[in-house]
Amino acid sequence: MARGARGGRRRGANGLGGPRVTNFDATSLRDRLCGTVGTDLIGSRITVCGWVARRREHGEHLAFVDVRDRSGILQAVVDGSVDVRPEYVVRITGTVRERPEGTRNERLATGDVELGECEVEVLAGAEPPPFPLDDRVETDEAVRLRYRYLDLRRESMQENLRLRATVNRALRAAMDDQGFCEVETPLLWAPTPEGAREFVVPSRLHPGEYYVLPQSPQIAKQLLMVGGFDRYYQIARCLRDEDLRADRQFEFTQLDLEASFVTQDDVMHFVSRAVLDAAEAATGERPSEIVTMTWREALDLYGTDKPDLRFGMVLQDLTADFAGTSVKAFSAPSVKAIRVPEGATLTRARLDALTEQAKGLGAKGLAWFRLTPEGLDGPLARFVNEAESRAIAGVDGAREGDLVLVVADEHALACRTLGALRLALGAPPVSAGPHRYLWVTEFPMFEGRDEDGNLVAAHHPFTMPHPDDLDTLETDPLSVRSQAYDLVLNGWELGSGSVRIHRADIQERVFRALGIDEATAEARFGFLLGAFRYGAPPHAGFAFGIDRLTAIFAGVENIREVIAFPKTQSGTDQMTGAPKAITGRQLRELHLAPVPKAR
RNA sequence: GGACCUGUGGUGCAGCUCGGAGUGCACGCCGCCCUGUCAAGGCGGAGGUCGCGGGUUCAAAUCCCGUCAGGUCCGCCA
Repeated sequence: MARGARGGRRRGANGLGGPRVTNFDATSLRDRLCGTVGTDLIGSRITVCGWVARRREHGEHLAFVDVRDRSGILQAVVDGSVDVRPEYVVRITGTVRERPEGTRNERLATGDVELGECEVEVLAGAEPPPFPLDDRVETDEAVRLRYRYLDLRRESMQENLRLRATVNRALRAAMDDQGFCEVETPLLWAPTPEGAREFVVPSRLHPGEYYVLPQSPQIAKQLLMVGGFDRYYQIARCLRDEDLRADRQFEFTQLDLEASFVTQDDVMHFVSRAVLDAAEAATGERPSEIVTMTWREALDLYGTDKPDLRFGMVLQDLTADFAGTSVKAFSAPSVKAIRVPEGATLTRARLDALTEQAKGLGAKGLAWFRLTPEGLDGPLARFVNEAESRAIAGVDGAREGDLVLVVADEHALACRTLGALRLALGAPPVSAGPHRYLWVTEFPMFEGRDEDGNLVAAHHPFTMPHPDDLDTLETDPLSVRSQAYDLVLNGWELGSGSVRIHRADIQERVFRALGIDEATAEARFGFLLGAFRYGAPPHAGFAFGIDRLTAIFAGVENIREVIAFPKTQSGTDQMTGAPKAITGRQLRELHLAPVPKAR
């Protein structure tokens, strides 16, 4: 702020007394950003700073130097030779002038002008970069990460990280607007013996004892509600020591929020506002209101709890059509099918691979039918009767040349299998198509039982059951819905939230259902339950991943593209070499002794 | 823990199926030439333990085994 104001008032940095330049990018060393120099400045003597993007020399009398800074590229014309190489850091003072007729460059934002009569000052030399810094060739990611500081100079990385900043700014503004208070919660927290693997921090002052880095500020934000903060948010770093993926890093950033005296609808409203504001800021277009679907509907229609709504291939239910089937492969509690448009051309090898994929997911098999002019074609085609045949041929308005895939199995398994095949066959790239937001509500309270027969919480043990299902918590727990909800964008789970339990009686019943006795509950969540005894307001919250949201806005398949210094899939940092051994002295101070690696 | 893909001068690729001299292409780099280029152009040049180790073979970038690194996915992510 001070810098901009100062820059706005001073004379040109070159001291030559050119016309006063007013902009917020001026500093003591420069007057303008390269990419902002236009015809309005013709005649001005100005100074720019940046990196040499390219040099084109024409003998000893003329050289062109393209200077690049974060805003773009400006061509400087040097009369005479100049000893600069690509990526040298330079400060060039020159006179803005119109380019001669026929030498304008339409591909350059500053292509109508150039800097003439240049004085070139080399601020720093540079070795040739180990890989090209333009976006024309895709360099191996390991190399890019080893020299991330160079990779960040590339236009696409500049855009991605600035996009991310835009998203953050919009989210903060939306939360502030909605009366939320930003509170920072600790990075050093207490171990909790459940859930995602935590990163552990040994205590120097307390031998044999440890902090952990939070996998989310979940408990802390609920305590803030007890603390009367009413509406809290934080752009929070979360850490999980779980295996990495294209959409998962050890550390990731969430917009984390919690509010008191609210319902699920209130929270969904807060989050929608923030996400849609961010979308508008990032894409320039405000998406329409976010649609809602129950978990049950999502499973039935898309075979997943995070449907990608950009394309069809919706699951059809053929259970009734096969109720009395004589085909053994189709006598199952549920028969589901999808249509693959133009799928009849898929090779046998591809179909076999899909069958393998289906079996890998636990399905007993996969039946496929080509729709040919002669009727159904496929291994099971001659076993189905006429009515069944009509049902298959009628899936989703199937036409000649299409393929219909059928899975008969337990309901959830049949749905999930076809859901996975639907994605394998139809999912567009991240960069394609519209942004289709979706709320998925009414998640089940429990996702099954563990080996001891205890129920497993689908979300976390403080999630409030659906009020209509409270009566069956003990008698039919697996059918109990919860007040948990997810936000989905183009098949990516952006985040999830829930109404929390604030009443001791309901919490006790849920703990009992989960097989958590009083002593265990006290040991694990004692301080939270203790806090709740002093007057816990009804509260609910949400958290969603900013890395994922930004990646989709940027149209990249991988969140590493929107993170300044990410880890590789094996969790290493190619630049710093982390993780690394520490010295014996450090180990001793932390009361640690390495254990020989088991082989 | 598992499956699959990739690894060839600084970078991007081809060569690998069917073994025969480190062969090729593009970019970059170095030198020289060039007064309007902009992915400048012309001429010349340097640069390689074909990720690493072992095996098969008269002979391995190429086939086999192991291993390391990177990626995608499954498990995992209450």
